[in-house]
Amino acid sequence: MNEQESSRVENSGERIDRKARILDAAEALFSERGFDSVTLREIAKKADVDLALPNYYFGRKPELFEAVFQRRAKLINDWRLAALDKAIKAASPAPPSIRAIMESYLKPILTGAHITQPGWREYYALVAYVNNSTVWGSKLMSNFFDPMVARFLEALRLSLPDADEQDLLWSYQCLSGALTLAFAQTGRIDRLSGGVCKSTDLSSAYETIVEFCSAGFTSACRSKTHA
Amino acid sequence: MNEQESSRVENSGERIDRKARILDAAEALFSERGFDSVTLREIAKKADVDLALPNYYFGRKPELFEAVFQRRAKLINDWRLAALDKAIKAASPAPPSIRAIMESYLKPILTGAHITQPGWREYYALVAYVNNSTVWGSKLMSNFFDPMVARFLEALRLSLPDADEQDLLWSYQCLSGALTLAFAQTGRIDRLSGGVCKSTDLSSAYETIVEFCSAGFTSACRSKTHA
DNA sequence: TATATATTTCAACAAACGTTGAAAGCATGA
DNA sequence: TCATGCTTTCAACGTTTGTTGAAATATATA
Repeated sequence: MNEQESSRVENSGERIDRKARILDAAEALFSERGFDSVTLREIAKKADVDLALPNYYFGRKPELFEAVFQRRAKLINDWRLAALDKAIKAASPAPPSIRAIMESYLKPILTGAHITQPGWREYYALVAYVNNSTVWGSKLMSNFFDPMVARFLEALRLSLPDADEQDLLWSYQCLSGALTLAFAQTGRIDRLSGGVCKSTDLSSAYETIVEFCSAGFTSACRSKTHA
Repeated sequence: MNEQESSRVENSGERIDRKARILDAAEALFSERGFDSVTLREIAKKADVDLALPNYYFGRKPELFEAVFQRRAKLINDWRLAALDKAIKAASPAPPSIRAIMESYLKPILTGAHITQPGWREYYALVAYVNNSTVWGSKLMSNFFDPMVARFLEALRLSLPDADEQDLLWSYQCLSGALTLAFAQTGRIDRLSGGVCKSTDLSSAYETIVEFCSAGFTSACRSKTHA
């Protein structure tokens, strides 16, 4: 009786979590090894569910990958856009400084309390994988992040009215690349630094990245009237 | 007779090239879709050789991948280190400017005449894949590129004597990330820019990246005696 | 031309893959 | 209690994968 009851409670508790457990397991595995080398059998085993269950909830394997990617994307966009709006209002009617825009882009995702919670670090590595991938990048990054990025580019144009459009976009590519490699957390910087830097400690890198990219944008998008 | 002779010549010509053709085909496919989703049958078909031949020349699939990665790595290191030595000698006895170091790191690989030749663009995308991958990154990047990077870090320390070591290494991570995402050539910047930028035209991005990273390093590694 | 070595082809192996139909289990509401 | 619909399990499907001995061919050596 006790067994039955506790088992019933456990089961109903488990059942509710099963969808999330599948996403968690898939997130951890996809972020470590990419899409192709991860098998549904691994995911099911790590999530402690039957092999057929991921398919029941999410359809085919690419759709599961997309569901994992989508789960946390909206949060990132919301955080960043809220920070950007705040910076714009704080500086109004003048446009915000480049540094303020960079902080809006980087601070919410690198220094938030959430990144110590399980899952987020893995998700960031997954974003790095997707952003560098031709196969996934075009579809997922464009769908889920580009509208937010477009708003940041608009803000940058107002703060850098003389900037050449190519300079602006390649500068954004530098910013995105710097952040992406930090997201990947491959451990290479740990080795290169002899242990001084920890690639998983993203918040400790925040100040340097902000400084680097603020100066980079400012300098690369300076007016070019020196002909 | 003519047929026999020409066929003999063709064959011996082909045979010599077969190893290189396998590497070329593998390079193109690995750089597009990564390691796991590419099959040996695709590689063999693209190289127009028998399925068993890649194995005969290169052993197992991971060893083939490593052979592809290794083929052009030494050239990159040589170009960069030669440019660095030249910059050091030109500035001697003073240390070279940050900008000169950045140019040594970026110019040989982004503006060289080689990058219009077939293969190099694909190879760069492969480097991007490896550098962002935890699985491959630790082994291949460390073995083939880290010694060269260590020499650049040494030069940077001499030119930025007051720089904090963490700032220096995270700044390098920014540089490496910016370059890596450019290498990936995912086409995302083409879409974000509405066609103004072409992600495959790396040499047109060179000036912006140099400017961005020079200013980034200079600012992020400035002395911090403002307490 | 004969012999030895290197290259290429062929055919097939066992293992692992994603996917799915059908059966079984379970909760909910009549 | 029974019937309904959602969830989970089970077992197996047909493909595709990397890999490899053994045979066949080509090249080099003498």
